[in-house]
Amino acid sequence: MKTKKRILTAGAWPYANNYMHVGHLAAMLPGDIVSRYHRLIGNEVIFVSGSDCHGTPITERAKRENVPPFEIADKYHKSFKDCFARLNFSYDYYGATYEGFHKEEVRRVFLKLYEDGWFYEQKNTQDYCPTCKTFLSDREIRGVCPHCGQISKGDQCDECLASLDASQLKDKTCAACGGATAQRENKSLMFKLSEFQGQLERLLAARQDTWRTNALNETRKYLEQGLPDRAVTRDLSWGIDVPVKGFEDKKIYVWIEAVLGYYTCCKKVAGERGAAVGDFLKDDGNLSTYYIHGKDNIPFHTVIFPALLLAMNPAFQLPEYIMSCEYIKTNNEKMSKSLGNLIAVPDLLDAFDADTVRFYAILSNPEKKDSGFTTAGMIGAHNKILVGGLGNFVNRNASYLKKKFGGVVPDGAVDQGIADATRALYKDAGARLEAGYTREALELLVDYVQAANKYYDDRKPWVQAHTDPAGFGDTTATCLYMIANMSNLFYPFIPSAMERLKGMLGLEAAKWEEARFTAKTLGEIGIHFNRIEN
RNA sequence: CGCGGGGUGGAGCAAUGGUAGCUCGUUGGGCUCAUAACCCAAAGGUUGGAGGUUCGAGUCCUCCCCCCGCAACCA
Repeated sequence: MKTKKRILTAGAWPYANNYMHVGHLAAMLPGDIVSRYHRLIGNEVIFVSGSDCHGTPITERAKRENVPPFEIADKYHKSFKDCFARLNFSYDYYGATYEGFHKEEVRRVFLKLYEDGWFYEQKNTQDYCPTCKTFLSDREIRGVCPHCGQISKGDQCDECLASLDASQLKDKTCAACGGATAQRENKSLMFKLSEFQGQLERLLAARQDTWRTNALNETRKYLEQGLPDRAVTRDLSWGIDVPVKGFEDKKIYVWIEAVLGYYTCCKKVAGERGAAVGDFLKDDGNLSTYYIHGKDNIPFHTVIFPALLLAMNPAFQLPEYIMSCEYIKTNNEKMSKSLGNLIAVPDLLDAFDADTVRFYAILSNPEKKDSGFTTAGMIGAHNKILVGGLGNFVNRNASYLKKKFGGVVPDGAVDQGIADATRALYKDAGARLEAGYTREALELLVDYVQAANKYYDDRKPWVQAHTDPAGFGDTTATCLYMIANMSNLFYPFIPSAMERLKGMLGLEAAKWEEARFTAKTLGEIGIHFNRIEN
């Protein structure tokens, strides 16, 4: 008997200052597929994510729109939540960093790390605006670019694109009020990241088979440079207050806080199930952890977060699977609002069925390299595979039985070769899913559907029905068997369509193991996927 | 020489150094159970360029050319 494993699927936290687009979707949807798969094979899953609601960009947008930052964060958080619900994400909890339990728990962890000596105070001089009475980050400063002489932001020059930091600018002014800046002494808390160099190098070595190539390379680069200590406090107005004496006016660096959301939400869900988070997350050989995000998030998940976990509790499992995707491109360009090629998920869901979107988002997922996502491509995949492949296979079988035999299923035996191939498919696709490669798994399933249609054509049941009743029975049994198994295999990818199919055919609840078709008669069979005309 | 990802039939992609394949599109055929759905076949490539290593290079080495990301709204 197989032992039940514990699974944490940790989806990236989208930043709540704009609507969700297909890039977010590409990065996060594989987390839902993996979670659903693990539930089907009987594991205990905690699947969490949430909205990243603090930080400068939200504050800036709030200022521009003349509303409190909370309003911005809350608006987009609600939009995210709505998208995930419409997309059928099976989160055990989807939170927001502004929620009380998260803030409280983060402060508790932060204070504990401080008391354990992982943070130290550092004094420095920083740009300060006397008018706005605040310290300024690089991007809040304007000044003369040393390369081209134009007025530039502090982080990168708009004119000559040189990468800068604010100390290189001359005649610095505050971006908000235009007044001259002053140098003032400031202090921050630094995290002793450098002390984890050795442990993180060992982690990297141990994860050669389970982290994506881009994560391995990116992490190696950081480790080869040598890890510096990192500031964990910021001079912002919108965020979680630093719980350390003398730092009450500062906020916790958003990346520290957001990444701890995996922990706070896991603790919340575990708690609701009557379990301790420490027991759930301990690396006892019975836990697997998956982290799902885009490649720009890699160092936060392979360096910062593991270091925090080590500082919190050395018994915790460090990230086991890093599912860091590449980017979605449109016409070989990065998607962006300004280029007008960004596809917003709410718009997509207004126009298309959630399963269609899910199916195409996985089939075109930038799993190993950049890929494209177009509505034309999505319509093509829907019509070709869901309508012409899967839906058609169900429909051609069912409608023939209904029309000629009143829906009565003839006696017959399932083809042995196909049964073997089906069992092998559960194994192979399961192995791909377990390793975090959802696109590869789905491609195997698509092949199965194509083979099923080919089998039907080769056997010609519409001829067999007249010339070879026994052969017709076998063909029908084999096809219905394949349909029953498709309804299991596709379940993690397109759950609502497969629920519908199971309902129509009286099939039992999805499991990740060979199913048999047992009904003696077919009920009313409707159309599963409608062709999208364009 | 900043870092990284790429350049393969019309489009999108695949190929541990060993006969360049797949999907879509195109053309022709088959079938008529099925939502102009399904099945088969053909056409279409000197694998960005130039050298080199090798019995053998899309794959390894050197040089060159081109596209994209690393900044913003972002995975």
